[in-house]
Amino acid sequence: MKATKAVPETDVRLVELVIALFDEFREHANSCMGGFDLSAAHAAALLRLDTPLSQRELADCLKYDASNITGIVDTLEQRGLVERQVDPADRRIRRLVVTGEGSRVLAHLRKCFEEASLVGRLDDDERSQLRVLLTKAVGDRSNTSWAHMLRGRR
Amino acid sequence: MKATKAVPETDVRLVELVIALFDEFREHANSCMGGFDLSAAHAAALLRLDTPLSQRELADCLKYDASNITGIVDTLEQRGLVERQVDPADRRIRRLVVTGEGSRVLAHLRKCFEEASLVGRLDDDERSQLRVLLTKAVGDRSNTSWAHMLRGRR
DNA sequence: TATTGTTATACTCTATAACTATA
DNA sequence: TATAGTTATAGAGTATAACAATA
Repeated sequence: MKATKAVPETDVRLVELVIALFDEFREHANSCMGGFDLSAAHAAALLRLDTPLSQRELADCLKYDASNITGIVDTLEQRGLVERQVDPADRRIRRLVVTGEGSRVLAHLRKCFEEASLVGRLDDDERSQLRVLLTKAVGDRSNTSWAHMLRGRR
Repeated sequence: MKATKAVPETDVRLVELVIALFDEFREHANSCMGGFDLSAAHAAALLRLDTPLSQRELADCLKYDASNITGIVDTLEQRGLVERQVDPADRRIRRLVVTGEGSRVLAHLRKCFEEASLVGRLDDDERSQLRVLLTKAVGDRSNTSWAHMLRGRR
């Protein structure tokens, strides 16, 4: 029975381990995106466009100012990965839809991401334990995605 | 005994959990640095100067081009947190030493970092298990530090 | 009037290249 | 000649503000 538990001080080593794992994955992700000649912003946008969004919605969920979306979508459109479709019900809105080519790139990109050897050093049991512990540690922070990781944010 | 283990595919959920934890800590770190009016680069430099370094050495271990160090150190020096001392043995070299005020800020900054509630949701046993699992998952990636986290890198 | 998207602009972060002062 | 540091500059990435089209 430990006595000093009033303020649960952070285990510094745990933080460092999480940073190390994250960093390993970030390097892997950078290498994936580089392979498709996509910047982090472009990859993040593409990953979010699995379901079509207006530019405004995309800006909101990537936490970009709306003014940045124009250029990002310009590039994706020039490369034939995404199409702007004017919403017939409200002609201010451009609905962004991934093209056939965009879908192919997206699938490859996702696959590359998933090949991270991030936890390849653990066996099935250990990974299962780890998932339980991390889920508890993370608490109610559920709004996470890979696109989320691709930005320095703030 | 599972059969499909040839290529240990990444557990996507595990990656997302690591991202979520990292992101929580990054937000906390940003808030700490903001409290001291330090940018990520300034905070990272200060954290590295626990032991004195030349500007070149600081650039190397922060993985900055040397040209960036000048401005960063300028600011830290103007704020009285760091001093440039000409190395008497080689007058090209500026040895960077943290001032008394710099030490105080550094201590507060570290303390703020350590107050992350990152794993406050786990009890001692769970944290111990988590540390074992993460250590194994991380493998030989040992060169991690908080300064490391403060950069988008690449 | 309010909202979507665009443009122009500015600021931060980081790298490259040319320079200086030492060695 | 080579190295430590500085300066000037350029390129990303992102934000703010003003604007046009539409609601």
